[in-house]
Amino acid sequence: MDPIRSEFVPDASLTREEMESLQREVAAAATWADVFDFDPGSIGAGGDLATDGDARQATLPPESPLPLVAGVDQAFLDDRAVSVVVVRRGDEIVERAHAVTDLEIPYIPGLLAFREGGPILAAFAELESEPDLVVFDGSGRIHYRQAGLATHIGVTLDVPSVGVAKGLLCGTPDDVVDGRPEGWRTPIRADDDVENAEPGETIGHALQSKQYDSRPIVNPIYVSPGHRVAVDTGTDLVERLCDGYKLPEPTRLADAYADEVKRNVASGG
DNA sequence: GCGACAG
DNA sequence: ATCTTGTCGC
Repeated sequence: MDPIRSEFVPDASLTREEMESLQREVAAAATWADVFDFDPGSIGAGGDLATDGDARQATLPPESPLPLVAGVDQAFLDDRAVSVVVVRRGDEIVERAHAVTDLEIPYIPGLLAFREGGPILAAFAELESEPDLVVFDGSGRIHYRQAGLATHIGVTLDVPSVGVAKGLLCGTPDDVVDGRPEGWRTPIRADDDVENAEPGETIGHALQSKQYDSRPIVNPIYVSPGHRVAVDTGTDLVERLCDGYKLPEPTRLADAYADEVKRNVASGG
């Protein structure tokens, strides 16, 4: 799978100003509404179709295959990035791709896509299948210019995408997020730190994807649209992909595969 | 000057 | 992100 929109490919040799300017163009090109073919109800739950009615199933195309959902993650080894993409159909892993790339710039909050975007696109270049949805490890719209990693790569590949971050980069939660029960969510709203959004606009959610009964010890995850997915839909999809764990299954699989490749690179080549 | 800051 | 053993019990 190769980049569709080459003009948006994150270039680590740009100046900081050029990077920020490109991010504004990426945000302007992004679509934050549902533009995808698959049935959201066919995501997660082990690939089972949702059955909360009964006359509805007959209207679904019987031959409609489950969507391809990809997880993306990276591991690091000195000045190299190990980037991986793991693609599933239901519970079955149908393809894995990886790339080992030299890192060109350090991590800078707000410019993550310029450090990790190139390596991630290198992994996608090795991928044969075309995912229906890609889950990224990082923010999408929850970003100073609404162009986080999930949005930037999603727009560059023109693929539906969502961002899942373990921490909040910017924006303001509607409610206190600590100690919430599993399944709870609250909007993340644009504040003065988000330069190209209406103040108060919902740009993502804090989602308590996992919690224990007696004592609250798990932090929420921060979900935001990347591209071609609406805010509510993105969080719904991610929630369905969290199969009893804090992180969605695609990212957990990608994380494990990245570690595996990293071990091999560290010892073998 | 101080604090905040995805991975 | 990464360096790391055991330990606790959700």
